[in-house]
Amino acid sequence: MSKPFYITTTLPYVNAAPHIGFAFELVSADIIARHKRLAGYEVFFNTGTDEHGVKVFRKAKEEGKDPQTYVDEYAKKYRALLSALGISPSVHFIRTTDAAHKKAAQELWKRSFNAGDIYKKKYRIKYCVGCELEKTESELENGHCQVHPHLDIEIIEEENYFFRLSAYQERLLAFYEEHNDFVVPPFRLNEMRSLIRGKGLEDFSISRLKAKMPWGVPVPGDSEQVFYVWFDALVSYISALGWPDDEASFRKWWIETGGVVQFAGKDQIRQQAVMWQAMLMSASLPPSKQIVIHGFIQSGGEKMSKSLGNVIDPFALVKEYGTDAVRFYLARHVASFEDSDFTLEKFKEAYNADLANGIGNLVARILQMSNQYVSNPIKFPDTFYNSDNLSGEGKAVLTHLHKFELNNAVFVLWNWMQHLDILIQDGKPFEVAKTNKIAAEKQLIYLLQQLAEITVLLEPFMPETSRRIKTAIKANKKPENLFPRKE
RNA sequence: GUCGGGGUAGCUCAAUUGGCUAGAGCGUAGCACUCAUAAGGCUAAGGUUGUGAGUUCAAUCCUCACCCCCGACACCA
Repeated sequence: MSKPFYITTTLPYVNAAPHIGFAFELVSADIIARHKRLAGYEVFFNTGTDEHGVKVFRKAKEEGKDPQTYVDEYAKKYRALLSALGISPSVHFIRTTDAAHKKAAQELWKRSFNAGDIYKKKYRIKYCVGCELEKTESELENGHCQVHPHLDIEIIEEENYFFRLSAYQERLLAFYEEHNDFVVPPFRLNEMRSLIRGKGLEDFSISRLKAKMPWGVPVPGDSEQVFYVWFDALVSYISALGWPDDEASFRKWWIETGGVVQFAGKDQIRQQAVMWQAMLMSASLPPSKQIVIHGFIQSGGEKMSKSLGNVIDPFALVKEYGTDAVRFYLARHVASFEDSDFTLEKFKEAYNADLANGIGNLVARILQMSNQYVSNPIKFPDTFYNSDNLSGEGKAVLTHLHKFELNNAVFVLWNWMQHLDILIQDGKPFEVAKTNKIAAEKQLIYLLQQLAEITVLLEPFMPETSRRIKTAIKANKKPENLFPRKE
């Protein structure tokens, strides 16, 4: 029986259309999901949408819609992104407005409450009358709202529920100590360590007054309050498995797997590696397995913003270049862990160099010749993935994938292809064929075998391209232009 | 400010414990070729490795000072 593996993205918040940063996270997770599947695991791959909270509530109001209608529309947009990016069709899509999820969130609340980790407390919030918004300390400048510096910040008292995060400092530190690779890359975990050791953890509020903001999961046993969106959204990683009702599913995907592998942006570390783990501890549930933190995508050295006009739309990119080209670029040219710059010029340059001139041309030249000089199609190594027969390059690809270094994994594949180009140049099968067909055929069979191995390993990154090359090799026929050159 | 990570070819990045002429891809220029998407190959140009000092037979790597960039410092969903 194959081993289970559970991987999830963060659920994007639906206050804006999908952007390239989330496309990167989705594609990265999908590559790992496909890789694991090919390596023989049974994979549960989860994504979805986070739909509660004040920002959604307000945005819906702005657009003159009721919140449910608004989030339904956005959920549809995010689902559309999945097919645009060629995400595994078997992906599970959870919405935090699903009835089962809300029930799960309430169940976790109850467990945490029973454990004595949830209590009610009056606290002061800073409120800007101009914005009609609650402000955090970091949003203020010299004690004033940056948008309305002439207005005084009002202090309002509100009674909310708090989660006893402070009680988990030592347990979290001990857990990090035992699991040094809990967060990838490791420096992100060190940030959390120094946060806990330095300033320490404070309890945080996990509910909001329903009268002010009704768009949330009702707090069990208190009709006045709803969940603060964080406390609800994080539970999605287990509600997606059917927790708490489906015990068999939870046991298989959360216990047997050793927990979930979570992909998340660098603004998510605290929530995912600290709060969420403490919540699990509080409910007496095992922790996540690993958190993989990626950087942000910038455009032209600046943060993407509508006003700068440098926003990269993943849908437009797919329309112009195709799904696999976008997947390739995200995997190869966006740094796996650091911030990266993304411009249309860079994308086009990489498309022409790596896809049109690279893999596209290589496949065309090999299959053109093999079609002429190789009498029978080679036996395609369908079960090659993860086998002992893999070449050194193949093993290197898998090693990089194991470390979530997607860009290095793809780099190895492209080096390998360049090596085949050199073999063709040196061996000149096209010339040898004029005088010695058998020798030429032998050379070409070797090239086809190498290409086949590359094709197998390419599948997690570019599934459609891999499939097309595989078909071409099996038919021993040159495929249609894989990546037409863009001028 | 405190803590952490960086500053290497036009661009993006490599350089096992300090050790041969600091590497690769892209981009640029030239050469020969033609199976291929005017693609591919070969060659070349391009670096006082942020600055100054120190340790050492030897420093991109270690030490100190300085300059610059980035991240964390909590409810940003």
